[in-house]
Amino acid sequence: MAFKKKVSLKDIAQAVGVSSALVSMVLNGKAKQYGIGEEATRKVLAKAKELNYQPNIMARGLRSGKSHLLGLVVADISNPFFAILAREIERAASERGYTVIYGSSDEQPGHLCTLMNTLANQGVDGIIVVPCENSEDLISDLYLQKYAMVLVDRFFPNINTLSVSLDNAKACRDVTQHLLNQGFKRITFVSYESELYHTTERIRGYREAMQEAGLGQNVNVLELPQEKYHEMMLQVFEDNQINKNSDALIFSTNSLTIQGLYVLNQLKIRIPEDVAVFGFDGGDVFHLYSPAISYVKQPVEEMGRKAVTILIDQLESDEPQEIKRYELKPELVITESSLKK
Amino acid sequence: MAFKKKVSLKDIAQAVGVSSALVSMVLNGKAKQYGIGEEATRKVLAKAKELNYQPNIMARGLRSGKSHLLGLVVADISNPFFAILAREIERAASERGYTVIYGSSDEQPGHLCTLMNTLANQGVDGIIVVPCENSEDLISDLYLQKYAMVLVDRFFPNINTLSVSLDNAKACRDVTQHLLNQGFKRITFVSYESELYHTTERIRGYREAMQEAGLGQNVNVLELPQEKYHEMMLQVFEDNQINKNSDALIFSTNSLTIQGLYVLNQLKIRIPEDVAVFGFDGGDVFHLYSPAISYVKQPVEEMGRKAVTILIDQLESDEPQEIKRYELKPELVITESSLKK
DNA sequence: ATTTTGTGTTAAAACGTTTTAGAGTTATAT
DNA sequence: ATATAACTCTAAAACGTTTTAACACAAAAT
Repeated sequence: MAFKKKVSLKDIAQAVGVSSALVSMVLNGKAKQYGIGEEATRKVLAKAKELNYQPNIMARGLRSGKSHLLGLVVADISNPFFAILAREIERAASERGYTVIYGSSDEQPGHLCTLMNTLANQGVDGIIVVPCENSEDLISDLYLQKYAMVLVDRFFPNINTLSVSLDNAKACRDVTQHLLNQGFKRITFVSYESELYHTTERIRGYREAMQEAGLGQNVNVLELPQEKYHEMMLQVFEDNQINKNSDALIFSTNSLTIQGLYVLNQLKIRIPEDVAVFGFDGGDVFHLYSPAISYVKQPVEEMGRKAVTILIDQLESDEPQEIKRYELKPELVITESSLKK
Repeated sequence: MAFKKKVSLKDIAQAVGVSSALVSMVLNGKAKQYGIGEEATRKVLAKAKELNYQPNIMARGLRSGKSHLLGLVVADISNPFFAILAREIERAASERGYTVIYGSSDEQPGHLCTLMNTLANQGVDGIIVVPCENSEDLISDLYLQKYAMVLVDRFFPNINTLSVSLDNAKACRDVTQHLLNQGFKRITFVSYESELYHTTERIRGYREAMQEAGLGQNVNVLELPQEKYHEMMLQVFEDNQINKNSDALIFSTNSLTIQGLYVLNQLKIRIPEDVAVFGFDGGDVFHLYSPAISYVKQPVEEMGRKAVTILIDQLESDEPQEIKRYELKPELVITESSLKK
């Protein structure tokens, strides 16, 4: 019990009275190229439409060695940022005649590896990956094995792959400058403990802006461990509540921002009176929270489309393409949470 | 430029000195069944592992007529409910050796149709669909064409398909009873203008509970048009603010709840003092809002897994399976927003 | 008159797998 | 001895597509 699927090239060929080779050529738009007669071309086209011919993807794939399938591995599809990214990638791919199959690594290199293998087994032509912590070697290996691959959202500076990401340093420099302009001086940067380049870049942007403002001695970066970050945050903020060593917080990811709000909420720390807040990636929570939370808005759609475009260009060109990194510009959405009262 | 992919059955066959037919049998675990010798079996297995053999999915698919691909069409992947559903479906499918390809219909039957065709072209073995408004005929057609199909989250009572959904009437009956127990009497049910069964069921549950409580005259159902629901809600709530004709609101979907919160927020209507609120599907917004918003929690994971299980069982069984509808039980998460002060 | 050129078409092979029918041995039963 | 069964294995076909080499025929050039 499955899809009924019948009409083949042969059926059309028989109906029209030509060979299936001819039908194939016509249906692939190569009638001119192969010098097929007008008459035959017309009849084949008509019959194909009449019978609602749909090429058998398996046969075509087997013959051509191409599947027109793209793999996508995101960190976590239940995170709205990745969900929207996935949707955009799916759309862009579909416009180019490709289908996307995907999975979430849940930030675990083991899962990433399994997934990549699954995708490779499914015969994807290329792959779009949001790499996770400790996956540098894995990515590097796959890259050397000539996987057609684009890294998105994150990349490794030491592996020369195609990539599309945010200009993370600029984003955090802008945020920091905005807070400084508002008059906040003791700005704390809340981040994960991570060696991923986009994380360190975000920290760098913050740090540089602080130093440029002559507030190098106020630089305070919280690098929370991935597992226990909620408790850690609780502890640190509790401490802060007493000692007042921060007047503003920058959260470096969407999930950190949300977790941070839970904690601030729980501790009854007022925003922005007790501490100003700047988050990442937005979402309904940011708008509905009182006060509304300022955030860095990433050009998600553009990011997805760009990744698809450069991957497919790579796949379809004969000469190897130039390897390029694309860095997209962030936008700040500024609301009450980051304005001095 | 694509994946390198080499080792075939023939390679193993040559290396070991047997036919590729034998290799195929062994690697499919049919050595016993075909009476292959111990020696040969052992050697083939070893060589396959050594060469890291991966079957060519296209060839297998072509030969068998099965792709081990499942299609999934959700209403909107950027809605966390569907994102989590999708992830769970992907996981469950993967455990059974299937891969999922998906897309969002954006609640538009046109998109749904296009997507279903795309998926069919990709040769999916079966399909999991969250049907949208006005898609009953389309689904019915496809069903008659023997598409192997499971409806999830929603279904049409007149089409006898496999389906997995919430017991929607019970969910809303429970919610209404909870609010009644709290002492709320003028409960308004906020819903979309929709003919989808899950919507009417939700309304029915509310209505029945009201009637059982002898409050039939208080029944008030808002059926907002899909496009302009934000403005409509604003208008209605503004009116309510003046005339005080509701002391509690039940929002029948996640997005309605969130939009409702935007509106209540904007109008400075206090929850639960001015009006109690009960929502659907949860999410961070619900927990972080002040006050935290009560909601109906759906067993999303179970829903996804069940859909996959019954679809694959259907696909892999020779006799046609019994067509069954599964209705899962809701759980209420009760917080301040629905408690009488 | 024969070769060349051009035009429109097809037969056949190939992609990698699975399965069917049966081949070649050896062992057992008549 | 001979037929029969039992045990291992293989050749070949099939799935539907794309592409290459070549064929048949006509028109043009030698």
